[in-house]
Amino acid sequence: MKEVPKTFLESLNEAQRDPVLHKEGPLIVIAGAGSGKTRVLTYRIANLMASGVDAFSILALTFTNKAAREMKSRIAELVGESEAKNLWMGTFHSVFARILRHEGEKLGFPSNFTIYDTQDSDRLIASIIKEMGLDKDIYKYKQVRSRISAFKNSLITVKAYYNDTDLQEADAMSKRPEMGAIYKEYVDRCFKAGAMDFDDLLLRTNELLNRHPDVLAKYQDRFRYIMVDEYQDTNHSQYLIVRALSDRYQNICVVGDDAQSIYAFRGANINNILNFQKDYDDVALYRLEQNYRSTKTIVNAANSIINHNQTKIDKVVWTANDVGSQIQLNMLSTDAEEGRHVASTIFEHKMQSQRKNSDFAILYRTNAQSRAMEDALRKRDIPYRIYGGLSFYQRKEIKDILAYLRLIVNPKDEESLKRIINYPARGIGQTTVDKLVVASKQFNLSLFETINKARELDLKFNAGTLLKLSDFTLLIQRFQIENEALNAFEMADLVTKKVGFVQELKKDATPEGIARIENVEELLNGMRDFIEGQEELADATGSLSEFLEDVALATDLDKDDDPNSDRVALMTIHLAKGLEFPFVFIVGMEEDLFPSAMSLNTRSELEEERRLFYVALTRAEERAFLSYTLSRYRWGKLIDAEPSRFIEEIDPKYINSIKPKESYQYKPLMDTSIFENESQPKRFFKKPSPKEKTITTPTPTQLKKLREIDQIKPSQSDQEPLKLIEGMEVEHARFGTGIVQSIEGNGNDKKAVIAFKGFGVKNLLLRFAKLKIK
DNA sequence: TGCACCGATGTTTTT
DNA sequence: CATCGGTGCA
Repeated sequence: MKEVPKTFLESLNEAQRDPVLHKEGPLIVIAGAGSGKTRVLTYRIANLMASGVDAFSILALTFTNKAAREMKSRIAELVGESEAKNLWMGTFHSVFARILRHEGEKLGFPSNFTIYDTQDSDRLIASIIKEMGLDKDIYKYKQVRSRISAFKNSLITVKAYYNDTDLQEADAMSKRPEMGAIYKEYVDRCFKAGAMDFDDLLLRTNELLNRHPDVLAKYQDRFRYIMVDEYQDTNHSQYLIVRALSDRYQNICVVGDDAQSIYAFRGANINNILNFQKDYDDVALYRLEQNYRSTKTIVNAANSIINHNQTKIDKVVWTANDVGSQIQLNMLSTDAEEGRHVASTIFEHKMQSQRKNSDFAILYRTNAQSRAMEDALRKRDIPYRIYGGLSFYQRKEIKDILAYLRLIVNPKDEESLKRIINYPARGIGQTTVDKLVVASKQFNLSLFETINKARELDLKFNAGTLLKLSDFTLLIQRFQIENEALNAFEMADLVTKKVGFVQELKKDATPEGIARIENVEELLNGMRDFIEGQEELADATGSLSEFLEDVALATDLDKDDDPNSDRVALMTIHLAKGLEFPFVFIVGMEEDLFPSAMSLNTRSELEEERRLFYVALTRAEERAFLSYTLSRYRWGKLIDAEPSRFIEEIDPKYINSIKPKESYQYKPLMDTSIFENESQPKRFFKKPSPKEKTITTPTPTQLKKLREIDQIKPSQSDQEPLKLIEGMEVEHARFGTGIVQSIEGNGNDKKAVIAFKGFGVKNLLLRFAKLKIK
């Protein structure tokens, strides 16, 4: 093992060095925004390893898988790749899912249990409500789901629920006396399906550790050093897991910032961090208060905001950085105007200070706000990437394929089965499925077993239906046999072909339909990449179940696209936690939007919104831009808006309020091409001028046409396909660089045959292929 | 049983 | 605006 370089410790300030050198016993690090807490965690782990602690006995729980990966690779730089690989590092959900794969059988779960996502849970709850004959307007499945989730996160099991008269009364008061019954049925059905939802991954881990002292002892002994990042956002269930695991050795290190607690809505309990010192004996407390990220203006402005909160640990975040520019505040008339303003400000700063697209981030409170930003960026030919929102794996066509794959791995998975039993249509309709569900309950079989035994159970199906049903089970069973020998990619490829997904999707020739086919291709490509990635890992097999677990717990942040793509980042503020950007735009600074209208009822909810604003502002390194509009589209209607109360809470000396200027009035109805021509000529055939070349350092991508499928409307004049010439070098978002071999067709049907390095020859419809000319 | 159309309904935030 | 579930017809 490599020695940790001396310079490594020397590069830390004193406040950072102390917790890094603290080896044994509990410690808490209260770390202000931008104070280098990730560094502290990273160095501490490296230091432990360098002083002889086995990597296998270190557990580090992070908030995202991306954070875990980044930390791991930094540690690898310090102590060597092979040792770093042995660290247990990941989100609570992924680490304990892995443990439950090994130990879940003790709780009656198969090792290949399915992980239900929110949508699966919603569907199951909706069908339970329907089966129970309850009024769906009173029992709204989303409300029911979040209530059940809250139960689970507080470790209120079904049994505990029925022992708690207060809870039952509360539900009776809100006219939902059947809540407990739904909860019970939901838990039973998940169990029968061999499925766990996100909350179960934590709840069942607690159950495992409680009921099986031997298992608890095993993992206590294994994880002698435990570290938890973003501790302020842990919920009760996570808290108990950490407590149980660290109980024996007490080598527990938690890092967090109460001012950045923004997940109360999903059960995060700020008291976990506030009370940490009471939970363990002789807790060492370290504070990191020096901010290295942002300018004085940003740090001080953020402090002035958070001071409006009553509940907080007192700390003074300060910085030695420059004062920097004032925060710029802009008022715009509509959300479209706001988008234009942001896009042109980005454009101007790129020109003025030679910035990359990836130096800019646009942050918003709700995903729906991304639309206006996208439109504006696209018009300005500024490449961007949206994080979050409807993630790739949530798309219908992708979920359909995944449902087949999930069913193959776990035939008890009821939600997957119901999803695909009649897709593509094979004559098994709702009535049949309903009967099967009833029968499966009656005979206490899984839905799949019920179908499999439909004949012998003497269900009243006619011969035709019985045949269709047995065809279906046969199909799945054949896949299961194939799955023994094939890896995840081969399996998905086989399923896609055998089931005829692409043919099915081809029936829909609309742009959306074609986009779906592209998505299916992307899924398969992604799976192949996954297999290649897994081959490098010692304990990975590349099996389908491995892939499915990866998918279930992957966040959108995890899906890194090619590293040399230079794009503006668009995301919700929640997703931006832990990230930093030189230039940050916080848009939609309006009452009822930010703070959200849903949060105005209680002080604690409002304070969480304020912390969210604090998080947003402290993402900025150099400059922050705030904007609000006078009216914006919500639910398709133009709604009047007024400025957010948070704007007034910023000490005015840090703000530069800009009145609408001539330069931002683009006359919305004007043909945008006029504008584009004067500032950003479409020079597809010329090489970029030297001046522009200096703007983006690695690849001058910003002038290249970025085409997004969902934006294409055939009637629009600017939708003319790229002017390609044979022999031209082009870049595709997925396939990388390729050479145009030939071009055929005209107008909307214009296609190009392109040979890609490593991906072979593809025939692409130019309307939809996201091509850029190199 | 399948498909096309209709209206109602909902938006914070996510592992 | 976009998705969902329900209805009515083939």
